[in-house]
Amino acid sequence: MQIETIIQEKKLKLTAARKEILELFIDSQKPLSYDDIKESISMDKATFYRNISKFETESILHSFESNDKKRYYEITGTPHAHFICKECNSIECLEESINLKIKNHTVHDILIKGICQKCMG
Amino acid sequence: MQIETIIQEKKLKLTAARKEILELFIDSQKPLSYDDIKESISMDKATFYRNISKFETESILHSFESNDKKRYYEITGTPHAHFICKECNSIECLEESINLKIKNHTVHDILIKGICQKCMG
DNA sequence: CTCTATGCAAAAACTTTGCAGGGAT
DNA sequence: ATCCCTGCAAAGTTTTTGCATAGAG
Repeated sequence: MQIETIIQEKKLKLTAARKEILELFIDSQKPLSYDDIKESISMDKATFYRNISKFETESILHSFESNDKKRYYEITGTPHAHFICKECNSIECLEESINLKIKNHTVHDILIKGICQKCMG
Repeated sequence: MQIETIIQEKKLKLTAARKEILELFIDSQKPLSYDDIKESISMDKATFYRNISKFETESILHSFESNDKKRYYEITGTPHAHFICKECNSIECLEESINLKIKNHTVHDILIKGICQKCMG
């Protein structure tokens, strides 16, 4: 998915900050926290939060809180569940598609917390 | 489960604050946020956070973040999944036991986010 | 009596808002 | 030219920490 296309579809302006943020998410292919992003991109925190907020409203990104109590953002693509290790705080994207039918509720995301194979030894 | 027993097993001191917190969780039988607790109990926030933190370390409570971006705490009992509605922010404890086997990872909690039946209309 | 918990206040961490100037369309 | 976006600074929220006193075992 082209960044230009994403931005234009939502009728947003393509600024340098937005391009950098989206490029980072597309390249990294994994959930990133504010700190992760700050490491790669220098940008005012207000700009960061405002853009992330807009991206979430427009469903370009979505977020969840991990075990380290930090918020992680991810580009919205193929829906998938996340496994979060309570020992090493690692986040694993699970390939399995989400097809649970829960009491007629519509399921969007699944967050699974536990201990990963590595930490189980 | 008696509060006295819980506290003694973890070799903690049973103070008025701790008794109030645990009584509230046992009575309410659902996840509670800091604000929920503050409504029912008057207690310094430092005391609250220190006790909650200790309870989590001792696995008396566990927590997760809901859709309203508030942290919800729950007494550790029979493991169960939670359904969080992204529309009305309601939290539903699911009866289904957690027996997923995920890539040899040990699963503790599952958080399912979506739209509940009521909000789907 | 000893050691931990509490309350208050201050600080740290995280996120949002106001405003003036800059940039995209 | 217009309207949205950005950076800076300030304020708002949420959570943590230091310290002296109070309370549990």
